[in-house]
Amino acid sequence: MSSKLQSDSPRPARKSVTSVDVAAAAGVSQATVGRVFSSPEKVSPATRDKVHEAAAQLGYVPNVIARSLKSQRTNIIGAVVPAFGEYWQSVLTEFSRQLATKDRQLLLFSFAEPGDVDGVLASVAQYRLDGLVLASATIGGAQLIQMRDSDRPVVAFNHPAANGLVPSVSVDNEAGMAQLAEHLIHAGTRDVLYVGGVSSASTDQTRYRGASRKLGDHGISCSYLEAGAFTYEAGYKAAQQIVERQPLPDAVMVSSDEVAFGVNDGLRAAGVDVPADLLLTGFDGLSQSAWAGFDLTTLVQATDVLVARAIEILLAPQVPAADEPVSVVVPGTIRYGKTTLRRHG
Amino acid sequence: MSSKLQSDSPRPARKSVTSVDVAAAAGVSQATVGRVFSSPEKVSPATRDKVHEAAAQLGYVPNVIARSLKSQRTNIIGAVVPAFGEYWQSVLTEFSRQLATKDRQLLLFSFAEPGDVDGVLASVAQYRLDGLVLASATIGGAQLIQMRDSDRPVVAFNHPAANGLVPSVSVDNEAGMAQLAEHLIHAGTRDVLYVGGVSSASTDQTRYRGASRKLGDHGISCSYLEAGAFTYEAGYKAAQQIVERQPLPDAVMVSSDEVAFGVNDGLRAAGVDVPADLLLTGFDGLSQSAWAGFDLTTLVQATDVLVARAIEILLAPQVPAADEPVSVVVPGTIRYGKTTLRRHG
DNA sequence: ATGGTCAATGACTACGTAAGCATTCGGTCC
DNA sequence: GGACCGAATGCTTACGTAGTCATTGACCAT
Repeated sequence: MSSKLQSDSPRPARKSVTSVDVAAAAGVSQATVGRVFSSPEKVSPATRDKVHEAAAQLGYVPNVIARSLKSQRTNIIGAVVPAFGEYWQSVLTEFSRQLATKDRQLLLFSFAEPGDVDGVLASVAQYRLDGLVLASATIGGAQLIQMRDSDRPVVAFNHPAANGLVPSVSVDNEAGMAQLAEHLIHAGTRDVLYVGGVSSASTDQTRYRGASRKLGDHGISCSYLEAGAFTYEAGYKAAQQIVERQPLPDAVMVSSDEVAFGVNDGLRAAGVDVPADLLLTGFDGLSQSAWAGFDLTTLVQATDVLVARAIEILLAPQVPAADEPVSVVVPGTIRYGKTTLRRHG
Repeated sequence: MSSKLQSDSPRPARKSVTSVDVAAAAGVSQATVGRVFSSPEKVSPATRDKVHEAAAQLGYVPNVIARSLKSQRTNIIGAVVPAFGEYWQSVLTEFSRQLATKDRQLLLFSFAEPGDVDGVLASVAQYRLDGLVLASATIGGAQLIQMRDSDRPVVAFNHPAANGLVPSVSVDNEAGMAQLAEHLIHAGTRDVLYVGGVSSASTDQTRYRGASRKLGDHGISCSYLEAGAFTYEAGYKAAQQIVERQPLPDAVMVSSDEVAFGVNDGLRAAGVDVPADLLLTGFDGLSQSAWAGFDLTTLVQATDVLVARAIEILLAPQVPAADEPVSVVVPGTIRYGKTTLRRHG
């Protein structure tokens, strides 16, 4: 109805404006345009303004891809993270937040099955990332070594088995669980059941060791029950196995908050009252553990600190291959909730 | 002690192996090496093997950066997402999972404050992404238009205000909340209070409209209370305002599950029993809503479907600027929990 | 005046790949 | 047997930027 020619009206010649175009428009060289955007102090104010004006006019945006190719840095950090789990989601969010303040972006590589890790790592290698976070207790030693040898900064996040192989950052899993055990001991516990997520995960093993050692020092036994996954549902089912045990343990220590939520609800559904019938502890300090419905006693990881340390390692001016990789261990702190509140004595 | 020369021992000449190196080693041209990795069917099997062998020998990995520069495609999808919120975390996870199956990666741009969005979008523009997901109800119209004009596929995720401006995918917020309202009406509710998160968010407005219209059709009023944020804590505090109201409403409809969790616990803490004293509904269908502790009646978004549709739009062969941008609306389904289980009635 | 110094800028090239075009060669068809 | 064809491969260039080096010119001290 309205127009018969639609050649030059709405399409602003989308041909990706380059620094060369801006240079031409501003009457300077491409090199100068480049300098304006990467090291402005080397350009005279007058020229700088000219270039900025021309750039704005043309809608120029520096091309990060080309920059990366030339400079060999991408400003992108990769993260290999399990696709599921409240804990990993919170860690991821924290990484993203902190990296954003440092003008870095986060490229996400998630995997659903431990078996997928190999494929993911292969795909990771193609990106020339400035650094890589390996956040999963199920990444194997061989894979870790392969990554370490990739000459790119790598950090293992909360993966105890990585200590000594790769720079790593983790909460003090063993001491943390020992702290919780001590708390239970003071509460008069004589009989503890430990509910693990996946027994092959190195975090699971380390945490169990922390509990069983401390308890053992006080002559308290601590048997192990595997939930099968680090999920609410697995915890819920584990609770059903727990109630079948006679007598009930005094206390149940769970290897992660998410599983503990399930155990909590499962016990309640089976008519077991927490904390009257037995005490319950978690681990991680998820924000949900503080919710009134749970109010779980748990070991709070200082996720912000852990993440900050991990980022430090990644962005550090690359130590010249110290013989022993850095291994940062951050202590956790107990949050006391009502699930270990012994009312009578 | 041991060595006086450390020139050529542990350092395997990390100089980033290129397709040229592989070509030399395999006795073919660089072009052939490139073909082996991008369109193998154009290379004879014999040559292919030779190249693969040489590549393995040298540890060659194609450089995605360079590939992107040349081909103008990055295989990376960007996602602009709020840094906080259970719902967004779950959406993010789903995107990452589905993109991984299509050999795409997810580059995360999170922002803590709505005011940060501008900065984030500027940074987004530098990356030549294959597509962009705008997942936040707080992104303004001007910003949306700016993104649409960037000639890159864009999709607004669950952002009702984006309809007509940008291709968008969302759950049927209005109808969904209306469904829940209808459920409450059948349960005999006569007096409803609606608890919103942030009244300026377009999802919040649309959902409230769904509730108030449907209720209004039945002559039921529905006042609005703003929690102030889409968080558990905000919901918990809102609950305290609710209990001050006399008389208590029959039912409380909350604009999101996470807020509803807070309302639920806040009410309980104040001695109000759900569902005996009042009914409670949420929205989103977070996995936690099904947890036994909450068992919340809510509208479950088919996140997997929503995400799949969004990805379809992004990866589609780019429609030639249809006059009206696509706008996919996916219906939700109610999950009936105990929070609307009227016992005496 | 003259040499020297320094700030500002320009010319040029490399980063590693993919795509277009050119070339080779074994085989086929009439 | 010669023209033709298609598969396989090589040559060349472009993608957009940043760093190296060279050039210019202004300014100052001798």
